[in-house]
Amino acid sequence: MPQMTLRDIAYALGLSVSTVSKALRDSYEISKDTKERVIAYARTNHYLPNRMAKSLKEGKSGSIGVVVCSIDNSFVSRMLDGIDGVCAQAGYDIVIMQSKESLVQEKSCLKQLEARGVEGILISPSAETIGFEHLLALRETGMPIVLFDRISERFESDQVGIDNYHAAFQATEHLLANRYRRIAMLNIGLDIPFARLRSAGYLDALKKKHLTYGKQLIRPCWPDTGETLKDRVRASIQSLFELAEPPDALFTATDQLSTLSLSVLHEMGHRIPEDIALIGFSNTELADVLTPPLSTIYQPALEIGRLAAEKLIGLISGRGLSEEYETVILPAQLHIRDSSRPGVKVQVNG
Amino acid sequence: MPQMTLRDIAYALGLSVSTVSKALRDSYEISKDTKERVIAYARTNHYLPNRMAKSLKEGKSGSIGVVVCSIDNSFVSRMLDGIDGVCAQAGYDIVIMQSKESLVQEKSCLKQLEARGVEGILISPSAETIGFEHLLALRETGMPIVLFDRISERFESDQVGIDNYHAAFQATEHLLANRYRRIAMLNIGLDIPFARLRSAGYLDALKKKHLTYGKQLIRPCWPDTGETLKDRVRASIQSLFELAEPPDALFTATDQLSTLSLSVLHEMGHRIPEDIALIGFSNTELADVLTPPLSTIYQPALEIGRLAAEKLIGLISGRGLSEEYETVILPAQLHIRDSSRPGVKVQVNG
DNA sequence: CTGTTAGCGCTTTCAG
DNA sequence: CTGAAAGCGCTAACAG
Repeated sequence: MPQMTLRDIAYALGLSVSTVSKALRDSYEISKDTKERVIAYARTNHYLPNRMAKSLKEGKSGSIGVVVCSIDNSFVSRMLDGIDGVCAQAGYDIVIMQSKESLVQEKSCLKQLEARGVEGILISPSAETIGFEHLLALRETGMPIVLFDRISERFESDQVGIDNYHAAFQATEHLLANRYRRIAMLNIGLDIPFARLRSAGYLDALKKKHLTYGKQLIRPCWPDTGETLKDRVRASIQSLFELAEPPDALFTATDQLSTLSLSVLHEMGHRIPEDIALIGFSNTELADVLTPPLSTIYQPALEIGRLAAEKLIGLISGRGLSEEYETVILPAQLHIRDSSRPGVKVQVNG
Repeated sequence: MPQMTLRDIAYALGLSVSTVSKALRDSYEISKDTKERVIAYARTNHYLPNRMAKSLKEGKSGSIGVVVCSIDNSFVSRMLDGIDGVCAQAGYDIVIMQSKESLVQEKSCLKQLEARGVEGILISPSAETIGFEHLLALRETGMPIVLFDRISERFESDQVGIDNYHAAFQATEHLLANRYRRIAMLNIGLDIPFARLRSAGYLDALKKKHLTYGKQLIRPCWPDTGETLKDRVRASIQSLFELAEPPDALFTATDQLSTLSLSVLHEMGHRIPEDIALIGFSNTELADVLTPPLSTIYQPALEIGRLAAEKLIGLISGRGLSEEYETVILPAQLHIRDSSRPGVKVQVNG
């Protein structure tokens, strides 16, 4: 039997379809006796309700759409784990789609998810996503949306993420405290809301120390077509070392940039932190066993995923209809390790 | 407008629902003129066909179920990326579920996916999955299934994975060639088909060199309740070092065991490879920048995902009805780095 | 307590 | 070429 239906049960038991339906849903209007018969039959014959039919009927699919830049990313997959945990618990399953950092792709994902009838959407916008009109439009249709990870002040919405500005500020201050003075930054596209905040935190920390090179040492790393991100990172670092005054420290703004920079610096034969110190956003559990142990800004990925999913499920179930959008800011943690330990160049006074 | 339907279009254009439906599907029985009107209207009003309805009607959901042990695993997420690429291309979306290495959980995932109406299933079985009756039963109902990554000779099915026996044999031989003689192995549960093969490869390599300690140096790492995998790894390594003749090399049978072992050995203050050499299955791109650079057996994760997805889509579309199940074995690559470089203990002849 | 009926949005005969 | 009608499997309002 390919797929048993209510009709099959009804026929076998000499009942009507609706009676069977109600019995299975434990309706008060069905006799205990009938319920038992129906349930017993359903069990022994491994009846499985057809969710497509149920979905169509009820107008809800029992699934949630998740859009991320890429699934093949340790930070992202950790957040997905958090999301999945909460959703599975609540009986939703998740449909994951990848934007691959493309806005066009992101829109296409959203369209598909909408068509598929997901009841809500969790999204970490692509790097190309500057405006949020498409999300606004989607929300207009009644689709609950929660932004996670890559949050933005420019989009009024429920959001869960970290304080990017503050985290970057702290990391830069840490480098400064360890006597580094020419701190370069590798960032992804500068227009991206969260990347912007990370730059701003970095710049403000420099300003506070009266360092005046401003944006000169920031390198946006956005691969051209036919180029890998690693190529871009290599070129950026190369260009920094070719400066008249090369940097003595490097601050990397994303998980991928951090580990790629480490690889590239190794390739190029630079010693860390002697030649250049390094600190970056990163969630790898391997930070401790890297060469050298990598100082990182750790983001609570699992927690971000969990909270975002909980918020969304709240919205779907109609709670949190408070009209008020809520932005949850989780703290990021500075994990200081060897790659940013105090430089040996002693500051000569006078 | 929450969701526009064919009826809305029909009403707006003074046509019937079926005409609109046919027009949109470019049926030959509809005039060019009508088609154009309908299509134009649909476009400008952003009509999206309701996939739940379509699914119900056609009995197919346009989605594929994927069951993995955990999504938060760099090796797994890479395979998922491969799967997603192929599926997205073919117009399927994927519903990912996690077994968390539990058979009960795995069965539950399968049930849910079946109920959801996925058209096929890609599964990397849990560590507890010794028998395959549940998969057999599911396939009996007509569900196409492809096993990937954790393949098994005990289950006649389409499968995509690597030659576990040979990879383990090679890795062990490599250690032997570098003069290591007491090689320990960390594995996960010993009953798991692929883990078994890895043990077998290891044992046969030892046997070939007439090393007689056999299984004594194998440690299955399976966390007890309330214990993390890392705790288990720590305890296992501890026990190895407490032996009268402790090992001079360690071979780890999975991605996680490899990186955890590295961490634990660091924690315990052992030098690698001076105190103990290390080689393991691992797909981390960070292998080169670890301390020391880690020798690994690299599995073509993306490719495994891709091929498995292609195979499944082939099955779904009715191709490959050859009755013959096909097992695709991809080569794993030995990436030799410092963690297994030749030991200093010179073998004295005579 | 149980059954009949209508309909979710779409596709697909089968008549016009 | 177009439309009416049936039905996918399920739920729910409404009769009996």
